[in-house]
Amino acid sequence: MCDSPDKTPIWKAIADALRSDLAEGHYSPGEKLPTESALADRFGVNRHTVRHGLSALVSEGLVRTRRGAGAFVVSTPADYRLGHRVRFHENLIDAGRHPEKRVLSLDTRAATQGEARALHIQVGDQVCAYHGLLLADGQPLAVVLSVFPSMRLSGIFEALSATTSVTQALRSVGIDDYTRASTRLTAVRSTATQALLLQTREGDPLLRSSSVNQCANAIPVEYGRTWFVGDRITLTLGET
Amino acid sequence: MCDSPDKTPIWKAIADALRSDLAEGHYSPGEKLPTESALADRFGVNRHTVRHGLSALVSEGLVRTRRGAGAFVVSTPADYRLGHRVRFHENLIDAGRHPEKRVLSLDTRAATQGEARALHIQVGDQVCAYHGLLLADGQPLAVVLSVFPSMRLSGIFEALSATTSVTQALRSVGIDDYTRASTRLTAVRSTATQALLLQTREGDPLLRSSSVNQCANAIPVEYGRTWFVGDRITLTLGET
DNA sequence: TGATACTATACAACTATACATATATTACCA
DNA sequence: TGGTAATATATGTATAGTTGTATAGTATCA
Repeated sequence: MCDSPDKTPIWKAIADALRSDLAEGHYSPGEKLPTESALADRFGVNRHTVRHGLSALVSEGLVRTRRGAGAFVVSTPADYRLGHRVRFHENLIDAGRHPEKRVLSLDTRAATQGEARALHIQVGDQVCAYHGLLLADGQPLAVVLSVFPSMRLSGIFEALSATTSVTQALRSVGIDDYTRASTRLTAVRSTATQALLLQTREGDPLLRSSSVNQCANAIPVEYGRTWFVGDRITLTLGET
Repeated sequence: MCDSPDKTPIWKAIADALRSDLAEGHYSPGEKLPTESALADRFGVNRHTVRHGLSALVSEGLVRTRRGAGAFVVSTPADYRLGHRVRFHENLIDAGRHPEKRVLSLDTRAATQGEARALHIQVGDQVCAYHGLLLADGQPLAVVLSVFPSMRLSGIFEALSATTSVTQALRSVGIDDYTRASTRLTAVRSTATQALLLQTREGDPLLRSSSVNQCANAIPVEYGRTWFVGDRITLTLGET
């Protein structure tokens, strides 16, 4: 019946190869890509096929072409530092990007089993759940689901209503500093809803992070799950 | 009518005719065959019948077709010696072929777990990663991913930028000789990107080699992974 | 009746080539 | 030094040719 198992067209393979080059940080924003002819040579195909692949990247907003000049990188994956202290705004500003947070929903509800275990509270205890979208330079970067133990942090709901900054919200309920207690990473395929929010295709790979932040005396104050778009992020561990 | 029991189908007769043309040396390796339409005219049959005949030659490995370009005579498989000393250029020149290397990317990054284990360094130590394409007589033969321990070989990045020869690069950082410490071989299916670079079909079998080269005092200096196109290479072991 | 071999037609995907047009670089001159 | 023209480079567009694939039809034979 359906004999061929999704054979990838050449132009798509080229787009993928270039996209992963961008994702691996081979090019920085504003940098010029090799010329179409050079890429055609490198991949052993016709220039038109390269153009087809490039046009895909252009329509994704990753690359911009200027007639007579070349193709230039618009945005590269954000370099996101994971370590003892993880701060979204700081991280992106350090990477020379413009961070932005958008609130999707904010409500108070009972903790699920996983949330309770992560936050060291009882199942059914009240938590404040923040659902949001992270953007870098206007482009969706990740969806976040962050839950805070309401009992421990009285006034957190109002604090989160007033600011999108986790750091500020926690400070206004008396948590002056917090550190990353644990981070777990896996790769998953995006659901339809996530794909819509992140402006990717359904099934595209996402990097899922589950983390717990704790305050000075090692008490959990936030349990966050973040789904990063694989192409738009490079997580870096350790170093400095 | 005169139905002889072993009446050969037209497509097979065409395949035979073309095969004997090849055997008699009417075409040299790499040369382009007449177009399917031209052959159809010449044999006075439908283009599909010619295609049927050609596909037989393709599956025999005598001919390779490229969409939009034509059908080309393939060159005989390169004989690649694996032993104590493995040198790409030497090997192919000895086999009477014209070797060529093309750099796809060259960068410095942190070592992965597998790389660290192979090179006897720590995960996260800096390595110099070389990604390239090996060709024989202009035909893609293999893709290579070679990593070098930067700490042990200071200046290796610059050396690799200057030359495509591993031997020369290593010599210019003080490694006068190196030998093969280990080689592991498996067969895998090509990814879309590999298929593109190697000009094969996606899913075609590749011969994957993982090897470690070490310098005189048994210290690893290179960890290489090579994906050879199965039907363009014959690996031979042992015999000096 | 059904299977096989070949024909006929149409379209998609990629190649090859040529040329137009915009940009960058270089040479030259005042 | 600064401006201008010439040249080379790079993308945009157009046209034609070739292989890949799908569908439908016809003749022949068991």
